[in-house]
Amino acid sequence: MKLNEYQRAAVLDESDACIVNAKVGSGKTTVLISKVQYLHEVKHVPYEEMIVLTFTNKAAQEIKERLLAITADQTESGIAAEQLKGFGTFHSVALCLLREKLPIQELGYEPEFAVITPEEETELALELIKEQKLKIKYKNRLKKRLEQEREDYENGREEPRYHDALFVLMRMLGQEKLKRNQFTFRDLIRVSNYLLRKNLQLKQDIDFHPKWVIVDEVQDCDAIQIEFLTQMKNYGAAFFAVGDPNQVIYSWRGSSSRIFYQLKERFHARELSLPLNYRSSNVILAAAKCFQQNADNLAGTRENGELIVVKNHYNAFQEANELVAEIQNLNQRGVSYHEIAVFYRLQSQSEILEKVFAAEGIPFEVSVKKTVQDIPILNWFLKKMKRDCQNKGLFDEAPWRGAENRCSDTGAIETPDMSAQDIYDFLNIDEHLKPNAAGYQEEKEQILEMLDRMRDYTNEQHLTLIDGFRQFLNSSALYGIRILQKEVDMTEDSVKLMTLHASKGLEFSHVFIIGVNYGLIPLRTQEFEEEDEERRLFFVGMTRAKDYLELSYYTNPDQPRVTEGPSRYIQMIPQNLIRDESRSEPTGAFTANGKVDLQKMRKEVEKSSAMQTLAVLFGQPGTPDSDHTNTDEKVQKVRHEKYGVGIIISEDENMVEAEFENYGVKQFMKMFSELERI
DNA sequence: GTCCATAGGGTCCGG
DNA sequence: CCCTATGGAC
Repeated sequence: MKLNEYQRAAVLDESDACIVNAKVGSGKTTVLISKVQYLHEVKHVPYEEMIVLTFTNKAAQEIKERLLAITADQTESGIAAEQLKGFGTFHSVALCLLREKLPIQELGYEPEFAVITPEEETELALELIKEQKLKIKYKNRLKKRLEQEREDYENGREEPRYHDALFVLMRMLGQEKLKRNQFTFRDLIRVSNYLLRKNLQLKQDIDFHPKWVIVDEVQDCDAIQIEFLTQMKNYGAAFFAVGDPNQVIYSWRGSSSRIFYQLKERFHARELSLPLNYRSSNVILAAAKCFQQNADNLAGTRENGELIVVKNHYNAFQEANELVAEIQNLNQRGVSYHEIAVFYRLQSQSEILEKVFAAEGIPFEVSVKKTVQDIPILNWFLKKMKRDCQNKGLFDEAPWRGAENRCSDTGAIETPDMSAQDIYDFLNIDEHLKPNAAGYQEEKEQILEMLDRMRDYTNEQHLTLIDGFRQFLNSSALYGIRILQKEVDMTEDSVKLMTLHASKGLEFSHVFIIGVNYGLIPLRTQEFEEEDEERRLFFVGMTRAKDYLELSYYTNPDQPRVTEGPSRYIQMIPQNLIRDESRSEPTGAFTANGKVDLQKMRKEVEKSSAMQTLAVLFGQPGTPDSDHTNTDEKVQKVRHEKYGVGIIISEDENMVEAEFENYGVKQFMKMFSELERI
């Protein structure tokens, strides 16, 4: 694997704590995996002593797969799944700790606890309210209110926000979960933190000695996840994290845009940077930079590329039709459908696109996360199984029972040869499904598929059927049960439709961002401070594009609260990076209220100072200075804000290379470097 | 049952 | 901002 100098520095870094500011598209996953590999092969750190944390199962899976693929080439025997137990989401690693390392019995939990979904917790709360006759208002919004109450409690808020029995409910819910031996997602980490801290204080030895803790997307950590990392450090682990403060788009979920820097302070971490973007054309990068919070040293590695196209459409329907035409055109010119994506701000915006694309025969996939809980029959089935499996003797009368034998020496279970259908029949599922009902066949198949997976899991874990099923059900909430999860399949040749949020982490050669109207992008929100996040969100969306980016807005939006005409985000992009194809009279209807004066807008942007300065400095096309490059014989000097005065070593139409006294040779992109010629 | 004041939500959605 | 569900007052 070839690494650039910055990536190499991060991999080879020896600090006790290191946080890598990985700019968008700079190969952060590559660095993370190389780090793991380097630690293992050069520093001889066993995989078992590494904790590698991600936010999604998908990311964890990708890291493990890439690691397995790399090591499979080498002569040494491959990595066993057993060795990668510390590789996973925060929640799955915490689960593992609680099951195997931490003394949860001290708190009153049993080792065979279950993980419950937020929905299950809400149900439990409702039961409690009924039982205890608690006076709770707004029960249909219980989930959010409980979250609030907890947050307030953890932050030590004095004045209660709510005046009903919510606080009492919160306490009782905690006790009830303990009694029932159940953990929510949050509990997994919270309880882990508590026990880790307590054990260290009491100097009780538990078999947990991590050498390294390595974190992906570290900017998305919330308070308890930071605490979890702190505990890892307290147990002697060195800290290595990659993340990008400019890609914080989930702060409503508890992270903050300052987390990256807070963490750096807290761990006295060395900050390294990966400035080189390998994904997007220079034009796209330069435009995206306008939306960065700290527009520092992000640099491109590619050609300038096509200008960003700005278009307007009458409304969402007309827009969908024009997108169809454009996509068909692209496809005929050889662009595969899977290289094309359409991003929007709200889920609801996909509906029209879906209808029109389907009618016009454009293959597409919408990114909607579906888990078993969204499929009513499976939701029912899992609940039933959770109830049934509480009875340990459930399968005692099963016809295959005699075949289940434990091998005396290995402890492994001899798996009896029964099919999902056998289990289905034994559990008498048909009795509940009503074989005459319309959807019977489909429902039966879904259940059989689920049973198949449960049986496979049982076999893999070498457990008896009842134990395997119980374990599967106990942690099924954590893994979303992937095969049934309808995620976007990147290999399928179809256009991808998704929200800007869902686009994070992906890339496409052609990206269309639609509905760039004020009220939508940025979304109109109550607090102004949230607008920073909207800018980062737009930044994330733009930087998914490799070659072609198109922004469009409605002149006559049909959504409420959306205002006509382009969002000021479009005006924030320097005009010389844009090919404006807006029409003063979008087809489809009269434009009586399309009052946008594009001429005026353009003039105003041209007058804006920032771009003028840059253009003069480095000869943008169309400015008087444009022919100056490479013609002067004498030594050229530049001044840089951070590096001071340097000498130009080489330069071409895009890049300047200069040497600075204390910093060595640095490369800059003319389009957006802050260099000043002197 | 009906009226009215008002708290809270809307958007994004990992595990 | 603007809308709705809620629950207390009649």
